[in-house]
Amino acid sequence: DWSREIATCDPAYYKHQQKMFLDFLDAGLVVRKKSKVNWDPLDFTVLSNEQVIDGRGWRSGALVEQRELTQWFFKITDFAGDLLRSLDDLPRWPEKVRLMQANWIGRSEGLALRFELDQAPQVSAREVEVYTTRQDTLFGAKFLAIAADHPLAAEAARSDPGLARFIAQCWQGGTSVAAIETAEKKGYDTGLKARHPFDPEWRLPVYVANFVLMDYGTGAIFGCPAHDQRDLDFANAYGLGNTPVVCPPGEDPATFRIGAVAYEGDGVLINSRFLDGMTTQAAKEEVARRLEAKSFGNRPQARREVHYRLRDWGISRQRYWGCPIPVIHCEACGVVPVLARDLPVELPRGMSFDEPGNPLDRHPTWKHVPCPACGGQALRETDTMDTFVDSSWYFARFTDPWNEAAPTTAKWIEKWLPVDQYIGGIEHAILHLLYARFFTRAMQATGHVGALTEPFAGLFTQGMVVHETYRSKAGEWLLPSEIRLETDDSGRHAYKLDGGEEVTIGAIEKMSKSRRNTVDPDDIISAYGADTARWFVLSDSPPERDVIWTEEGVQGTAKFVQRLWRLVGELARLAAPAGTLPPRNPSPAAMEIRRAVHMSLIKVVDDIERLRFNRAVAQVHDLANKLSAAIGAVETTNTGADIRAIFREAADILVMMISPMMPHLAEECWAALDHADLAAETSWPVADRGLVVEDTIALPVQVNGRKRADLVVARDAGRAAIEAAAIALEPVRRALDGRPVKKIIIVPQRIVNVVG
RNA sequence: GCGGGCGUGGCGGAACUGGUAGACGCGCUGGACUCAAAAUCCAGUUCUGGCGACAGAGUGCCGGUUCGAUUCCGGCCGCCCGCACCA
Repeated sequence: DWSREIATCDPAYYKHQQKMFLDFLDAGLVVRKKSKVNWDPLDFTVLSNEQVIDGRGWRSGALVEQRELTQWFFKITDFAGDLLRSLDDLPRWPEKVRLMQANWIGRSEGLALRFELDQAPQVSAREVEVYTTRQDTLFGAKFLAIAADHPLAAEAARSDPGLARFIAQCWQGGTSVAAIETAEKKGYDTGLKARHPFDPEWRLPVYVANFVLMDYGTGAIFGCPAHDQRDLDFANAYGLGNTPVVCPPGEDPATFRIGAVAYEGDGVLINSRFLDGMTTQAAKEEVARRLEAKSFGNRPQARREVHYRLRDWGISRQRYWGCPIPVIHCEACGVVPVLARDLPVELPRGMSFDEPGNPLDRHPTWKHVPCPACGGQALRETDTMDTFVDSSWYFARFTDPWNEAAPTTAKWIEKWLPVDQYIGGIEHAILHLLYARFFTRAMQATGHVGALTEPFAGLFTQGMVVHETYRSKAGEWLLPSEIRLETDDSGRHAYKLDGGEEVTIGAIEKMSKSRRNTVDPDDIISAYGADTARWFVLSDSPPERDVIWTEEGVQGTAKFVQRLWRLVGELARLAAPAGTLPPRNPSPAAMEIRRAVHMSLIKVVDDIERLRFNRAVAQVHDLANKLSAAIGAVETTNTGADIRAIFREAADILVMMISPMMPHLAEECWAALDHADLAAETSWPVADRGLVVEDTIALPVQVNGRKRADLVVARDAGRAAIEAAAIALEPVRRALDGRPVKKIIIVPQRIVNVVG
């Protein structure tokens, strides 16, 4: 894995990465801010979301604490709009990945709207700002809700112990699986009242609610129960009622009611004073226009805003393995960048990892350094960078890895990038691929990559090798090497090698240590060789799909490898010497072989170029079958010299075709064919397209869309001739069963359909 | 819940832009070779009926468009993936 490789082995790489970080810092693309993290109080470490959610001992939540930590962030949100728009410029990326990124960036257009608060002794705030995309439903509003960690909630909680308890509850439950799954809407009435922007007499209660997120929008919403399911659940729980203000098409406004299900679609406005009769779109526009024009506290009461779901990229890690963040904290000067001549900041050696917490922070001397600005006592930053940073620009570094002076060289970036064809797993669809796209833009902004914005022009997401699982009666997982497979009338069965107990064959899953469904690559290579393993993986499934590793399948491939080797041996025996050119005027039999060879070559090239390796493999199988048959025919009829020349060409092309996928076998075969050089050094054979055009073609003939016969005609046969020949065919006459022919459809070179 | 994808023999999978459904492989069946087995080679292998020529059905289900649909359209059913209280 690239990030691991780079992270652990190359301080030279880190020197440039640190330079890049400082350039980003200069350009305002790095911020340091407080963020809430999941903290393990026993280990003094930050837990990733997966560790909290997917339950590797942390599911209970008891060991998880929420903490506020000052962390470093890359301002990926600065590029949110561009990262989204530019997805359209990536036609050679899978639609799926582009969609996933678009959803992840999550653009929404709405209104930031300020509600005036009635004066209340417990809070100083005079207003609450909410964010909404449904300003058209403003007359259906029943309440305001703010996040538990909204500043207003904190202020109100000071004089309200009940609220303080509720907020604490929200904090606790926030990350546990149960809270997310049950998703019960809970709230606490602060007692505060907000004024409706279009009616100063209309008061709305202000709740603190567990379903409002501080880090989206403004951390506050107005609730319209009739047209938002969450708001409706909440309103129903607290008896706040609902007023429908959007009437769906086909509904009668007089009788339209909302029960347990909110109507979230478009329609015509009702119960909404000056908006009545407008469409959803028009009403949104009208409300935005009016509130932009309306002044509240010397500012417009609302402004249109585009929001993104994408958050800034938190790169701080409290771990040893990673690129140190090259800054120094000085009490007098603040955050000071490490001087260029002091780069790279290297990790200290001789660490011990047996104590909890951040090893760099614990190190006795490493972090104590003089301030580069004032020379006073200062502290090194002890956070290291997320290893995704390493993988976000390695492709740029790879274009000139020997440049000591700078991370990149413009000339080489221009020559090599963007990457023509990037290949990786779908698991990188969002994080790695989005980070790399951001990084390229940030590198562009800091002058490291010229005009380059997109790192990868083509993307292909390949599948994984998966394997079925085996489990004994006692429930223990067994390695594939610990079992024996048998097939009988009742299907496939697995037995434990040790003792013979029958074991259950379970689901086919991604290979993992916990399921023990792994196959050791060394075992594969020693049993079958790398070429066999590679050929099997390529042959069995299209590359974007998972391939199921089976012993039977690999054995089948191993047989084919042997067969190919024997076939090449026989061809070598029958073939003319290396370098012999194909004959000018071969016999029809020889010509047929030659045509098959060139046809295969055309197909294999096409398949490889389109990454359809399983089809390329099938083509090679097909050609091997044809050549075997041809050898058989020659042995019996003992045909002459032109065949020998044809076999020479056929053998050479066959071996070249397998060489990308089985390079070792290909070289052995190449040598067996008396070549002095290497197949790898030989230029790829060029197919003669003229050869594959035949004088006669076989046209399938259908009657009423069902195939009844084949018609062999001259390639350039005329319409009338084909028609006459088609209806003269015995099977066609039989299928017509005496009915007259109404029409004959002829698709040239393709098919004939007789309608009767 | 929202978004996306996929359903083809016993299995993995082919079928280019609507034109021969099941290429190729695995497995299985039969045969040859062998004292025997393995390996190898040959033949067969969607289903149903028939000794057979052949006939009928068939790409998750129902319907539509078309001379012709695995492919396009509408509605169901099932599976998989991503996101998930995003206002």
